[in-house]
Amino acid sequence: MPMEKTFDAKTAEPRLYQMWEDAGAFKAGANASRDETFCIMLPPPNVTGHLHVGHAFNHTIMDMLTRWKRMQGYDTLWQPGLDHAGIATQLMVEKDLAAKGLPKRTEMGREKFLEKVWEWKAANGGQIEQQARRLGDSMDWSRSAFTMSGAESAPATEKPGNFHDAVLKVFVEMYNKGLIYRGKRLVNWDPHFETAISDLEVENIEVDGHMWHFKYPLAGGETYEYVEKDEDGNVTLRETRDYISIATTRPETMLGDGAVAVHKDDERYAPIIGKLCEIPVGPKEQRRLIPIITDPYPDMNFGSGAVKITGAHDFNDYEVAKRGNIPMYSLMDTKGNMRADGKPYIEEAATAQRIANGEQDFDEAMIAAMNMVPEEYRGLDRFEARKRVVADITAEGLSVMTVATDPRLEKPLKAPVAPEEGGEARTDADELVPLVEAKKIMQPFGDRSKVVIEPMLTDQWFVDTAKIVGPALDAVKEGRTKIMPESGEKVYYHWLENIEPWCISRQLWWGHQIPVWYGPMKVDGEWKGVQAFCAPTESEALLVAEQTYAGDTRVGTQEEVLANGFLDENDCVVIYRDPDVLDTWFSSGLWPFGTLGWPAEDEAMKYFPGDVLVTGQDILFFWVARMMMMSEAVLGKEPFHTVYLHQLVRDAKGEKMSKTKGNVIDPLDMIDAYGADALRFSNAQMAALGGVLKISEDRIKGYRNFGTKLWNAFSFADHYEIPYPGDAARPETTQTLNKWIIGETGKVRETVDAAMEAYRFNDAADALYAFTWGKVCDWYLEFSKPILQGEDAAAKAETEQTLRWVLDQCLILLHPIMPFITEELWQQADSRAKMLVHADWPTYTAAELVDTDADREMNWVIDLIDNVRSARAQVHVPAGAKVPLLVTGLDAKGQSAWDNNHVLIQRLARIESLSHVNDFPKGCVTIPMDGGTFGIPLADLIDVAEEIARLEKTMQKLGKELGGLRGRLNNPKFVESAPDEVVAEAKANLALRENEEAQLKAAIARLAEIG
RNA sequence: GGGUGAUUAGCUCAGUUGGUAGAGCGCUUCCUUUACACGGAAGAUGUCGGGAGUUCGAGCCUCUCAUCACCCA
Repeated sequence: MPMEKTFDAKTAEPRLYQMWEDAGAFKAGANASRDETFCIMLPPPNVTGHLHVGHAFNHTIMDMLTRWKRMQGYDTLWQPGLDHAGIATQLMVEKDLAAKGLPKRTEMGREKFLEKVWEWKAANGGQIEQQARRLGDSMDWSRSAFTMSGAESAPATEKPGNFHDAVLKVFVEMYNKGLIYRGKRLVNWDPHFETAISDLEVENIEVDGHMWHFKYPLAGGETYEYVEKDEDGNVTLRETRDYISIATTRPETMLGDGAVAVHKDDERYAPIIGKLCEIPVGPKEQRRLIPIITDPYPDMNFGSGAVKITGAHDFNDYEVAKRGNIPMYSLMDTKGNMRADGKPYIEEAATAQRIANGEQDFDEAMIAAMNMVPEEYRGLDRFEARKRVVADITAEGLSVMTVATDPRLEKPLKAPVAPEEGGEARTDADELVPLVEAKKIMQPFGDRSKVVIEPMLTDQWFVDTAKIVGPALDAVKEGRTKIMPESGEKVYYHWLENIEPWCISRQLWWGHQIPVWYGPMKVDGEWKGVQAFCAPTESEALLVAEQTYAGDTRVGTQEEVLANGFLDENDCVVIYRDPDVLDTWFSSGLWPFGTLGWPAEDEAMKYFPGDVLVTGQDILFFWVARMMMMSEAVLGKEPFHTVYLHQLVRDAKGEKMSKTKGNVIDPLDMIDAYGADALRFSNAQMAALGGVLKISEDRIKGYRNFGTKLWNAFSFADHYEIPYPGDAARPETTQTLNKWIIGETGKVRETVDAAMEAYRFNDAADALYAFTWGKVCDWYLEFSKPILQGEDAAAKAETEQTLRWVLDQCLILLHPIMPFITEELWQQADSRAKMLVHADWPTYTAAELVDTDADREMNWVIDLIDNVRSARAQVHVPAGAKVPLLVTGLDAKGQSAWDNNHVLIQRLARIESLSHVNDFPKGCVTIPMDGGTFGIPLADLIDVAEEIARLEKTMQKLGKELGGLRGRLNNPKFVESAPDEVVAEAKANLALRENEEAQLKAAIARLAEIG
């Protein structure tokens, strides 16, 4: 049956994938013929995720590596799985509930909600795993892992797994080693999701903001001499002030101010350091007085040089407040609204004043309970509160005023032009307005919620990263793990060397609930305070608690304890579990071994440590660094020896893809249009180390065409009815042509392997493209035609066998990049021992296969054909016309090359015959070659002027080269200092070029005679 | 402000111890010649961002300027 005209990717790809999967071709250890393992951990996509171009790219890299190693007989595992993605999934399910008109999360409660999440997962989760199959990914699906597998809430219908055990075990171990602690810290708070998030989940974006300038009056109407000086110490301003000027971008946080700080060297404020000033907002009678302190933080040249200190709502202020033991008043609730709880403002303000006056001691818990928001602002949204605070202060006349022409204003008036200069005086320009500077400010946003992040003082769990960062740094520094491209290592060092504690608790429900139970603590015989019991299970925690309390103990809910205390009516101690869950990245950090059955002693642990991690460089800190730290902390070993980082995949213009821009390329659309192989080839080809990844549909289309070219090469073999036995050994060859192509195959195999080993996938792809198209199709198939059609049965048989062997090598070498079309072509042969996916990767070398003489001869033949074709085209010999060829001074080598290959040359260059002559006749096109000068006699056909022009153009090019070569060789310093082989090469090159030059000169002279 | 990287043909990009620039796409001309028009043949196009330095020799190394991108404050 003749082959179809092209490869039908649409129908063949699903069929082939099914065949592989049914055969278990991707299972861990499939096709293994040696003990060495090769393991890649798929960066687990979110369970809510869909395949995008970034996945398509790095899956291609991982699949190429895995297929390549599997064909080499390694015991391979490409481990797939899904990440439970705490925030993203919880959000998705909440949206789903809203869309279906079901009760809200908070209304249905934790248990019921988690049930819904699992239901959602079963129905909609993990679609990406089906999409990955369309790419041809050779993962062991039977092992697909899930970061929440084995959770208490998981329904029985879920695939069994123990990832949950692994996560809790690690938490408990780290807790016991003192690597995890709980504390009240200022953290990034997402008011939308009402949870803490880590530094990495915050995006700082520059936005247009404002800077307000307010007057904080000095206590008791006190005044001081305020003096400003220029650089030379000349006084530029001197006035008596009864206030200190404060600049802020966040007026609503003034309510929580604990102090005003100035730099100790700031002479302007020296007279008032240690005095009290008044926060100019809130009920007039209860205005709070706060101290003016010194701290190194204020920048004398920024704003007024004086900074209000709101420890509970700003990271810099937090540090200042800690240094100065300044109370940090929290002003907002979990939604980012102004607090509405606590005592009336009058009482709170009085207490705060006593603290500020040093008349009352305070502790963390006491401060946390105080609500410093006056009644009029309570319950307001934080941005609304800001507006109201600004309006109130301004109305009271406590804004710093400036002229309306002040350039710092958002819309300053133009300075008036004096009447004598032709303008008119304007009174409005003299008017004073509040000083509100227009200012670009960096504002933190939640990377998922996109709302403004609020620094909040809350109790959270932290990993003491400083204690576990060492081995992760050493692993890279000592080369046990290599990060590619190398620039990634610098970035890695920089981050790890400046690492901050990692906030790992999240106020969410979907995730690994923190395995800590709280109970009361007895101090001096009295119940006072809280103590924690950390254990992997409730029963173990209870056991410890019972021993501790030596009495009746049970587990209750947090609500119960908050309402009734730790002791119930029967004097039974009640403990409750921390309601928070762990940061998703805490569990992802365990991916390299949690997927392999750990902590159980599973056989699959032989795949740890894995080999290569392929991921986007944007995730270096989020994930890579944490896997390094966690693997070292838990197993004392780095999780992989190579990290391959790639950039974000962009569109053809290099822009980020976004739905709003409408430039999103869906990899599945590309697969639909051009087939997975074309997309994969394009991905491989753009995988230059450290390169910018720009995906282009034209390029993908070009590689679809390449697939068709390969298809047609087989169609060619089919057409010539070349037997396709399959799995035939490399034939013994006598024909130069066959020796040559086998040598070329040896070269390309080495190039491909070297490129793959160096993670230079673009080089591998390019080499295969050039070999298959440029060598096999363009030359070898064309050269084989006369033999295949000829009478020499032995030569024909040998060529048939070689051709089949070479085409098979193309399939094998291309398979990791283009698995579908190659497997399809492979399967055409009747008898194959194995599928191509399990075929043996070749090990032959160029040294073994290259026949130097054959190589030289065929290159000479190709050169001659190229030159004849070029000459013909330039002097407009009709493409179909057969012309005679003349030659002078053909040496023995040239003669033998001609004799061996004249049939090929004549056919491809359209030559009728070859005649030896002593001199070329008039009107002859000259073709200089190594070993003889060829000519095409065209007599009257030739346009002499045109031919002279052609030769002179060639001479010009040659002249440039000759100039360079001669210049170098005439320079004694070059000959002295350059390596010998470089000099020798230049010399040989020069001789060759000079010979060519002589031939051209002669030809031009001959033509000149006619002219 | 700190860090990292980029700037090479019309476009998108390669170019690994410094030896005198390449690919794909696009473009021009010719060709439906029995594998392939998703094709074949021929061809054009580059002061390798600007400047300086090291060197016999620089796209590559050093300095500097410019522009852009990303990451972190």
